[in-house]
Amino acid sequence: MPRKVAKPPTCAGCSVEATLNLIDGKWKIVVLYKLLVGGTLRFNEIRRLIPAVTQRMLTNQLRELEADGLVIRKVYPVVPPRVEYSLSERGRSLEPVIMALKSWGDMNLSSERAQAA
Amino acid sequence: MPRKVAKPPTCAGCSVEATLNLIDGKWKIVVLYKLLVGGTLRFNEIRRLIPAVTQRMLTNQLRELEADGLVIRKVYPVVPPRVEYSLSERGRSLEPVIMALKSWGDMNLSSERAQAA
DNA sequence: CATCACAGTATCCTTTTCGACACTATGTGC
DNA sequence: GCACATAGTGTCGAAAAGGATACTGTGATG
Repeated sequence: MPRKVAKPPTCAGCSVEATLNLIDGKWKIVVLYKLLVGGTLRFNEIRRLIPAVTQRMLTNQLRELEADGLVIRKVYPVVPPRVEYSLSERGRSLEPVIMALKSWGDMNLSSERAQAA
Repeated sequence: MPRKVAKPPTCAGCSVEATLNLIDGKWKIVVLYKLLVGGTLRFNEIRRLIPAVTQRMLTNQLRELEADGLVIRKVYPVVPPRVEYSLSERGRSLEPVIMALKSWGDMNLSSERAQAA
């Protein structure tokens, strides 16, 4: 939700919430995850890795991630434009979070229907 | 986002995304966090712990968490109604995720302005 | 000459989310 | 008799998120 810097924190669960806010938006963690395992990727590479995302959304999410200092955007001024995205230090520091998310999902979502449906 | 069971997964970063979907909605993790550290809580106790949440929202989030099998809702049929919420097994299994979120937040959000603003 | 890929913009429109506010029923305290 | 607390529900409406589609400019390719 926070477009820019965002929101006097609700300060209640606070750091938890604030962290979540950084990675909200339907595609952010997926993008971060892809960059985490895939290293440096070009715009269309990410697009192909996440077929369901639209260009507009991907652009959006990448811009927000960049603004939050989580990914680095490197533009090569060549003629078929070439733009590479990679995780920043800060982005890479999210690895435990992303991985915790992923392993929980791996363990719990296969049996999701059995438990929650 | 998923009200009920939700969404043929985008299956791209998949388990990561799906997990995130379970705890989206502005207040879910805060609630989970409060229940994690606070144990069993009554409706209005949670409300007081998270002053910014409205009743409607809190009710909503609790209902979704219950539907997802993450919290347990126990109603005592006494006359000033008494309803207690606590984490289920499944909910408690999210602890590493919530804690990863929290510790990242604690480490990174104090210096946020310095890095991202 | 027409088309493709690249990395986007721009515009429009629908859906979802969320907050504000009012309302419920009941037992207790004043 | 009145308000209060409990744990909600219901309705309304604004704002945000997100999807669909069309468009840009350039160089290489056919």
